[in-house]
Amino acid sequence: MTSVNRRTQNSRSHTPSRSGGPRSAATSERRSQSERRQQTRQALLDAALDQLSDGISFDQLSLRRVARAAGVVPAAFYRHFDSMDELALVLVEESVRTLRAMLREARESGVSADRMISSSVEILVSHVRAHRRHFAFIADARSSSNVVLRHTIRNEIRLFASELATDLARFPVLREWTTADLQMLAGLFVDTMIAAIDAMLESPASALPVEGAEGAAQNEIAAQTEKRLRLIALGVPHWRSGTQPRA
Amino acid sequence: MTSVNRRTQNSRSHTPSRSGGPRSAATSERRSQSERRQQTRQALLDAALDQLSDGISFDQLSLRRVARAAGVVPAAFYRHFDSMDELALVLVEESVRTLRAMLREARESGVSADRMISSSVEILVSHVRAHRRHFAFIADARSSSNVVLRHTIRNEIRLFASELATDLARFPVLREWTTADLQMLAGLFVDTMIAAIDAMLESPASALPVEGAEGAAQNEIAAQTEKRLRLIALGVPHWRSGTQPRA
DNA sequence: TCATTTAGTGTACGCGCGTTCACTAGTTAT
DNA sequence: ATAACTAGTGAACGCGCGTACACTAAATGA
Repeated sequence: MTSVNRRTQNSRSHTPSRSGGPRSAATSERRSQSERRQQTRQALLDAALDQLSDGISFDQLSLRRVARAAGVVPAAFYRHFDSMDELALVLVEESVRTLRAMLREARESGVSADRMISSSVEILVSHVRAHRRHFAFIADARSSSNVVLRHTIRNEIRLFASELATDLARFPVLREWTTADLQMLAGLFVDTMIAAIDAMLESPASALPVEGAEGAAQNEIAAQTEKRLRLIALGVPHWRSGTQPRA
Repeated sequence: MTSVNRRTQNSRSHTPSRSGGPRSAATSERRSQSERRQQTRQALLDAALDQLSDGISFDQLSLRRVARAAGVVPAAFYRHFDSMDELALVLVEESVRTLRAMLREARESGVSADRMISSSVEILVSHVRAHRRHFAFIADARSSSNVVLRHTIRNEIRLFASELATDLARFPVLREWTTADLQMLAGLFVDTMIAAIDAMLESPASALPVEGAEGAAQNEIAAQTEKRLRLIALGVPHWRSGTQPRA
């Protein structure tokens, strides 16, 4: 738990170095400059993500807080990012990668029809547990007051829904659906899953994937979500697209 | 557009009084003390709501900003509220009242079955248009970093869903549904509508209910939402509750 | 070996914030 | 008429913030 910067050995023993200080990357002894640079950069990103999944919203997250948590002086931040906004964009990339990995896994777990829903929910839950910080960031960024960040993340979610729509198009029942209706269905699925993520993130986190009380709450959410998706799926075979809703 | 406080006539002509100043309550000439008190209080609440529906989140909304917009000095705020948090709770009450009024209207527009969905969406859209500030506040408060505010509003939404569930119980198709399943259905409806509200609020507002371009965007959202709800409703007759999803 | 580059330091600045306090002028009550 | 009350004022405070800048010491490269 020492600081990212070690200063010879322990010279000038004040401010943020020793004793229960901020968590950061490993304390190596002799590293190349670029290694140490990357190390600090990662410590900043990690510090931001940690705070984010600790209930601090991105809006509250100041440059100074991040620097402090990374064990670094505020000015040092600028060696790595122009601003918090730029750091946010890096976090977007990271988090979106996690999101895509989840979609890929769901796609490749190639089970069919009804079993697909429960397996998708399982994958969702396990990913949220394994990458809580990324999902917390995404959920938070969606309603951030930072315009660029908010729109970027919403666009990514829209893209995600689009990809899901083309996946759905492969199902026999959905073969003859219009593109617009497929987008509608995918959007409904995605929004339902986002609601599930929000609900899961509300329980005050758990550092380790325990089986305790909060795990039970998450299982409840998973069950509820599965029901919702299953109900939606039940309507699918009876859908008729036309502008006239009733035949 | 003068200030809420008039000071005799125009004595000491500096700070925030004249000339394009902040919008606030009417500028009466001679009012009783309690009238003037209420006037300022309302000006503070209005100022907060205006900022909120102008894209400023509650987290960004400072006591000083509200006071400034209400045409009042920061310290005067304390004559009416202990803190921004207390003001927020008043706004919750106001906004929840709007929400309940919407539910009541939907309930009393007593149409049946399929027509009900489109009429509900119409009511939703018209209410969001008519009370944009309240819905903007609710949407924002849902993800506020203020713990009390966030939980209060989420609880109100849960209550709203519960009321909807008991309303739904009256429909013949839903007569034999378990309470849990009704809650699930109501939750799905409510979350879908919340998604719709979020989407509607994203277009940068319109002071007057115009028929222009942004109205078109809102109609698109309404259409999409109606489709979603209709699809869900299609699944309802085929729902089977049991733990075993497949018969 | 020695000059250069560079990651991180420490100090300082101006700003908006919440909060406090003594005050003033217009009601209200006696 | 006068005393008590009260809504709003204006100045002051300490704090955390983003940013700037001169600095240092270690790594790099000629």
